[in-house]
Amino acid sequence: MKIFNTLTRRKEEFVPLEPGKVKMYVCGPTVYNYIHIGNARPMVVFDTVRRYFEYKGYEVNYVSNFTDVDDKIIAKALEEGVDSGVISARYIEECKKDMEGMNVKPATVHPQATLEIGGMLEMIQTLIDKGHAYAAPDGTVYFRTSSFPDYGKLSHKNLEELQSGFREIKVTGEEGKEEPSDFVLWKPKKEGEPYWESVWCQGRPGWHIECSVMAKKYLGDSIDIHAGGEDLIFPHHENEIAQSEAASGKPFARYWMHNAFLNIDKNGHVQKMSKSLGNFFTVREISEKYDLQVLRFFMLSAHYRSPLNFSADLMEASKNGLERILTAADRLREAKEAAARREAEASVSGDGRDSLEQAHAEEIKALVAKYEAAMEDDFNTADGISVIFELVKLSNTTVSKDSSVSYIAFVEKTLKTLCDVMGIFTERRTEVLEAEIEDLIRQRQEARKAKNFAVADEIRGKLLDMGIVLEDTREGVKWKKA
RNA sequence: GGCGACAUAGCCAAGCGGUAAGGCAUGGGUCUGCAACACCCUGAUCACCAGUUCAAAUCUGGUUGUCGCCUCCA
Repeated sequence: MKIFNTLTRRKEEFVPLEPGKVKMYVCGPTVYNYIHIGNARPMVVFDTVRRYFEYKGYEVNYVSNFTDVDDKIIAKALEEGVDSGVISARYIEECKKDMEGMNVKPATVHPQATLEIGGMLEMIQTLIDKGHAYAAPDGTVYFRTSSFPDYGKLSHKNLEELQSGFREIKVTGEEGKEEPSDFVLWKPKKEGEPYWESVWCQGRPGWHIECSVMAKKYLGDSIDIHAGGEDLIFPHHENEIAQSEAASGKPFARYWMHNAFLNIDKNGHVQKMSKSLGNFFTVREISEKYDLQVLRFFMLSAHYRSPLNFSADLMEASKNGLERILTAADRLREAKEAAARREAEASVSGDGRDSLEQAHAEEIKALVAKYEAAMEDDFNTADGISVIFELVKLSNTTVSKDSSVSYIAFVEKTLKTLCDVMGIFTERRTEVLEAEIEDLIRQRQEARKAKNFAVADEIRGKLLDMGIVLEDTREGVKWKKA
């Protein structure tokens, strides 16, 4: 399996620290609002990475944090006149709902920064003891970047460049720094802010130290994969490396994975999604119009390291494409039931020995191999999805009412497995029809039987207005939501 | 200014030296009472220029354009 490693800027063969196990850490959101679809991309992408590892039989210890203390959370809390814990708890819950909708598996552990302060104080003290950090007179603790020769190895920057760049930036309130590139590990509270006691001052942790500590606590000093959005490469991940490696003396993460951004395509102009431009969508908003499976499917339609543009047209296209896969899965289920009945009546054991089915089964195995090859090549989900479509085509053309149960079951299981790695449900989320709708469908069937098509079509139109699409098949009327 | 990425059919998107996957959309058929589903058919020489090579979308150099990071940010 090959993974593109930001550290080396090349694809490398994945070798786990412990055979059969993967320890991965994914930087999670700061919970001051509903997550937007940009936040959702790493969740979906790395959840898929995790699913593929699990498919391959690895035991994955997947840790993803919630940053629950930060300026924006505090600002929001002040605005609403509540404790900042109320804000973070609320949006953690909402975030979990969105994740569930996108079929993102819960992490093995979802640590929260405010519950890990003790570990942070310890690591900061260790860094001070080793000469990698220092406390300024006002109680702020900074990391001494000059003490860590490897600083810049992830973002491929060197300290001189960074420092000359920083000199031009007006830094206020940070006079205690030895060097402009030094960063905060612990900072004093301001009036009205949440704080924790420490030997340096009453205050709170810097952002970077949180992830270093949570990764260490739940995964150990050295981990296999550390992932997040590409904007985190510098300074966040660079700083994590500095802190963790300076404190432990061991390599921190073996592979660094970063997903590209999700942009907004607005009237033909591609823009980075940002709050200031007012062009972001929350996952919650999208869920009002689409099943979040569609959003997930859309995100996996491009490689995770390529920028992806979001637009209404693209969502429609994704919806239609996903529908094709789900329809194929529906047909397989029905075909299998019909075949089972037929085989029971004729008491024949459809053992799939038919030579044509054998040949098709071989084709399917080849598709699975192709799918795996795509995923092994740095998780090429776009290619993986194209293989799923090839399987759908094969299914639609080779499965009929005369197929053997064993063949249909094989196709069905394969499709389900491949979709499962992508986090795509092949079964529609079942809903109970309202009695009124069922009644209309029944009336329409009677009208059709009586060849009263005008009435039948009228009822169909009425149902369409209600968001119900009908399909007449040999087995009867099927319906789905528009 | 420094570092980096990208440019493939109407749209999205694979491709990593051997002659362009897949999906959406469009048009034409088959099926169907009609429709939907499904199936068949329908489309690109890969931003531009110059090289390397028997052979390049794929390698090298240049041009143009778009974007990201360097500051909180997925």
